[in-house]
Amino acid sequence: MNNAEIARIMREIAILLDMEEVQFKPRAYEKAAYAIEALDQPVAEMYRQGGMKAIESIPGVGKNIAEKILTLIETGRLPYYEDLKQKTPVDLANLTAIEGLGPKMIKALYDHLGIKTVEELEKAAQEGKIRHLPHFGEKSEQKILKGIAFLKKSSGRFPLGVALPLVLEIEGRLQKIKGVKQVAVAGSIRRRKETIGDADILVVSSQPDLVMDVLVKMPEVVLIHGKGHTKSSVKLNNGMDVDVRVVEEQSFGAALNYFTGSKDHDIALRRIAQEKNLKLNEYGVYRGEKVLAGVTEAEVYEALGLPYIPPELRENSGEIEAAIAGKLPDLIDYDDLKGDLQTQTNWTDGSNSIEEMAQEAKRLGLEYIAITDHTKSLAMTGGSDEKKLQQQMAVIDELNKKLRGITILKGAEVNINKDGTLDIADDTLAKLDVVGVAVHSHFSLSREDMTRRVIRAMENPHADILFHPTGRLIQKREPYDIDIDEVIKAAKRTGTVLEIDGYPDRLDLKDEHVRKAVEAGVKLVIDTDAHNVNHLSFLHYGIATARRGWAKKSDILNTKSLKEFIKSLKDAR
DNA sequence: GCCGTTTTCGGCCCGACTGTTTTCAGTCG
Repeated sequence: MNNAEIARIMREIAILLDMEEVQFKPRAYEKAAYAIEALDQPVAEMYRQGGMKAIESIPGVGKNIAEKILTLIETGRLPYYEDLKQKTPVDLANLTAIEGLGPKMIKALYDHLGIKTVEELEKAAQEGKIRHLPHFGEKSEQKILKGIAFLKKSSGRFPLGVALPLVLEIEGRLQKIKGVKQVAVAGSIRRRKETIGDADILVVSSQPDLVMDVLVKMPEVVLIHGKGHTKSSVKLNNGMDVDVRVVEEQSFGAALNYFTGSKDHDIALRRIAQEKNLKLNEYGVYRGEKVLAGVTEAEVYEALGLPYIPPELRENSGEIEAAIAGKLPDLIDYDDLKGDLQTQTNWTDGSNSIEEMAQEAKRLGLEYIAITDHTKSLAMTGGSDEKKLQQQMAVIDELNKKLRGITILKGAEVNINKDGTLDIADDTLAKLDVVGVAVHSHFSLSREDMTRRVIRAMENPHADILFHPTGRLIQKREPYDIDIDEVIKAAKRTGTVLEIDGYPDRLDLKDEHVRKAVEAGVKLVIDTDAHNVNHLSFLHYGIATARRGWAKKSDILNTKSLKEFIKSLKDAR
């Protein structure tokens, strides 16, 4: 059993204990779940190497939880969990995904109405049965229906942050199979779309049947849609479909192009081929019977008289016209970043120390990292006040004297108050290297009020960067209502930098907004919003989003050296 | 159930918001 599954069960136990009004234990299980997720190696492996001691060394895991984890590793089951589950046998994963529904309400819905699933909940809400329960009313009924509608809209798609690591893992397994020469991930994952419908993987192999055998026997496979010599399709235990196609080497480039899409991009390419009296399909580019290209994507584009178009641009949203005109942007590369400007540490809600974050950033090849812990009005995180920020600055000064090859910048993720003022005094902000400002409360202001509020914050002379400008959480929370065009204008006017938050749940600004900002000449940074050392690799998702938004290296300030970066911030002196 | 430069027992992040209430319970971050 892997870490993600163990963490999921720990979380469910927390919810089930919450339902029983058990005190404190739920928080303990939650904490353990979080810690297990943050591990960089499987718990089973830790146990193999260091026994029970190793499991108990995980922060938040003591003797009791360690024993439960061991039971899960060894048997794949946990009687304690199953007993709890029996008391309230409901579809927790999906019910808790509904915004505003927590353990107590789910329990009440089950106790009074026997509701176990989202479908039963929707039916009861539509029939007006829920409003009569104690502590429920018409508004909560409406809120539940709205939450279900949102859930339905997003179901069947997977965030890139879930799909990409999983598919890369599968890609790695396929590469190791005997006879396999090439493997490539195609489809919307290759285009780095923020959500993914299903995964497409292409393989060149001298033994196609062996590839298919390995695929359908993977432990994650719960359903085999079909298995053939060149194409197989399976469903994984997380609900995601994976299609694998074995293609001929001479067609690999054409197939990669065809299956990478987007469909609209492919159609536009075939139209260009037609105009040139050529034929383009998944096997190659043809003039009559003669094959002109097919081995690589580059030669396919070349045969059509086009420069190579990066996958992230292939949405038929102007990239083909730009390619014809020789005006494709020279996109930022995946190794162009020199710094990360939004990271949290164990001074607030992060789990690693400043030094650990800095060391990991250095290991990843960065030259600088800003520490931007939350500020005081975000009470749940133990947000910093002016005094705590001063203390942190002193600690960072000391670390900078000690560390080589990485510079730590003093920063903060400063809360924007309801009226657009900031919750940290200006004289303290002036001492920080990097001030990020962000909305964390009052999400439901009107469009007008929210826009005015954020712009007012951007007008603060110390506010360098607007963090996650729209506040959305992919498939979890809609962005707050804000006029992004006005925000972009204000960014231009005030010299405030807009962030591309690369945390996979956020990707905020999103690709379309990045493109607007780039067109307006507004400068951007790409950050991870890391809350532990593992999150620092999320820069990849931010860069992908930047590329999808047509951003060049010159549009992104943290491609600059430290000195140049600091000079480009608006309060640089 | 976890944890200890206040404690091996007795604490456990806490304020805002919402919708239900008439003083509070549940959820969220």
